[in-house]
Amino acid sequence: MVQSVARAIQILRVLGTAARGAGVTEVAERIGVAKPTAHALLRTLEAGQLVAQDHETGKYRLGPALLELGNAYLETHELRVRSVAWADGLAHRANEAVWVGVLSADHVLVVHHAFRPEGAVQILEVGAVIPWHTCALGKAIVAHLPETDRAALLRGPLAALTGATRTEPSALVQDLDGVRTTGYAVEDGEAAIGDAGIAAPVFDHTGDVVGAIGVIGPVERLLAEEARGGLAVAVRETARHLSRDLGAGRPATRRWVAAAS
Amino acid sequence: MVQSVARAIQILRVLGTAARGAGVTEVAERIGVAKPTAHALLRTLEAGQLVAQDHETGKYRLGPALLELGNAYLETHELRVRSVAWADGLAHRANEAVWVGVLSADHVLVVHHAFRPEGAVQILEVGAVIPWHTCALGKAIVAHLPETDRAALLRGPLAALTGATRTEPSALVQDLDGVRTTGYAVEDGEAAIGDAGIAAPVFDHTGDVVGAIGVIGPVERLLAEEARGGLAVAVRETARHLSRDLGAGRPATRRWVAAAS
DNA sequence: GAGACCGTTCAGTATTGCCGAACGGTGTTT
DNA sequence: AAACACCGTTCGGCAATACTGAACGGTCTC
Repeated sequence: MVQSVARAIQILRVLGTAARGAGVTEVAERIGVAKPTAHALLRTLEAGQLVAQDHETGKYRLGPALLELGNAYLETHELRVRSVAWADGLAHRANEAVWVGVLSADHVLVVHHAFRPEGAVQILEVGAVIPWHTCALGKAIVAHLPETDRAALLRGPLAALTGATRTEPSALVQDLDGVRTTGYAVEDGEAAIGDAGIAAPVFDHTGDVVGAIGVIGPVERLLAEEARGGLAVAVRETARHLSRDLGAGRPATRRWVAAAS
Repeated sequence: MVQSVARAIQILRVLGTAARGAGVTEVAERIGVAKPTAHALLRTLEAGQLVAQDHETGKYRLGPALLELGNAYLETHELRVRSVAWADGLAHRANEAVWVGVLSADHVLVVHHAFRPEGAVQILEVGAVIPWHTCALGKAIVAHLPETDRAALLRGPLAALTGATRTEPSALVQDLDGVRTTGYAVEDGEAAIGDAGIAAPVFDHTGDVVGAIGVIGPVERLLAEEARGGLAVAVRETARHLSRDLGAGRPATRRWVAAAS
């Protein structure tokens, strides 16, 4: 592990959470290094356009190259590229907004967002992050993770975002069991009051779960008795088609293993 | 300058251009270091989720954290945040798609995209990059840069994307002079055949240009004799309003200057 | 089945990045 | 009005740290 690079990444994280930017002194304190060290790191990041210095206050903010790289990530992301067509189809079939997400550490990252066809003004949620245990996408993914990974996530901090957020590991274990038996995950106001979601996992040709796709919208529309069943079927079918598109079902190739010493 | 961090950034750039990912050996060759060096850097970046290793081929790709950071950049970007409302207004007034862009090195980065109201399927271009000399946004910005910066950009390589791309510095100087006299920049099929753009610069409260806003669409609609004048006025007015929103016109505060030894 | 290639590990060396102290400047307080 | 506190930046030296060459266990190709 390269120490200075790890510190540089910490700096990016700090600047990402500091809305109005941060100065050298503040950055140095937050990551626990001397001021000149933080300065040198910031200057290097600035040369690469990963951070930008406000030429008026002297403070540092995130830089434009991150947006470029984030876009490059999306364009080279197999799941995201393949999901675009399927997400649109699902959005029309369900008449709801559709999200495609992947797991990043302990939260879900939205990599594609198809708008609800009839919707009015909607804001694009690509790039948004949600704690895994508060959304249907996260539960769909985690339910199909290898057991050790799943256990680690269940052990981690489970913050409560609303009164309905399930923060008890035992409750979440039940949810995840349900996902594996029904083939889809449900969220009912656990991330934001009034919002619901229905999602199903997506697999690649090694059989591992790589993400999830699902619909999101108001509780009243998504979880109404007469709508819920149909939506679940539509979501599950789309996820299966998308998985096949990624090669799932083909004979699994042997997984690549690092050479051991 | 921290060497290892600079190399890590180079790695990100390499992975961003390698569509199918790249292996350790390839990365090491491209940035000119020994294989174990590249490996250590990649592992560190992987720990921070800036890169991800394909667990089947062993190759490395960009990671999800870049999308998160790119999103954080957008949300903390003053120009982008303020432009959202103005861009929508302009899109409706002009009935065309609207882009907001900033200059990043020698190309323009699209930080906001308001869809054309009547348009059908349109793909979101946020995060896209365009050589500055091939788009209206770029010309609008560069025309108002300090002379030394402008000269440096005119000296740089000016690639031809279409037969109409202006690659002669003298021709671009003329364009830039025109931008300063008319208050707006025009592009006519210089980035992609059939696409045109009209853009105007946006300033902050120090009087420096921070970006540009403009309309883009087919040549036939944008540059028709009867439409062009009205669009130019609408774009210029929107840019001025947006600039005032950012504080332009207020008494310029003294610019922040680094302490010299 | 032999060869080439790839990702990874290990240990040593000297390069390189880290830190304490100091500087010039700005904004604030007394 | 003047002194203070704070900030971003620079400098020089020490030693921690990151880089390199060689080697290892795999997989894929011929």
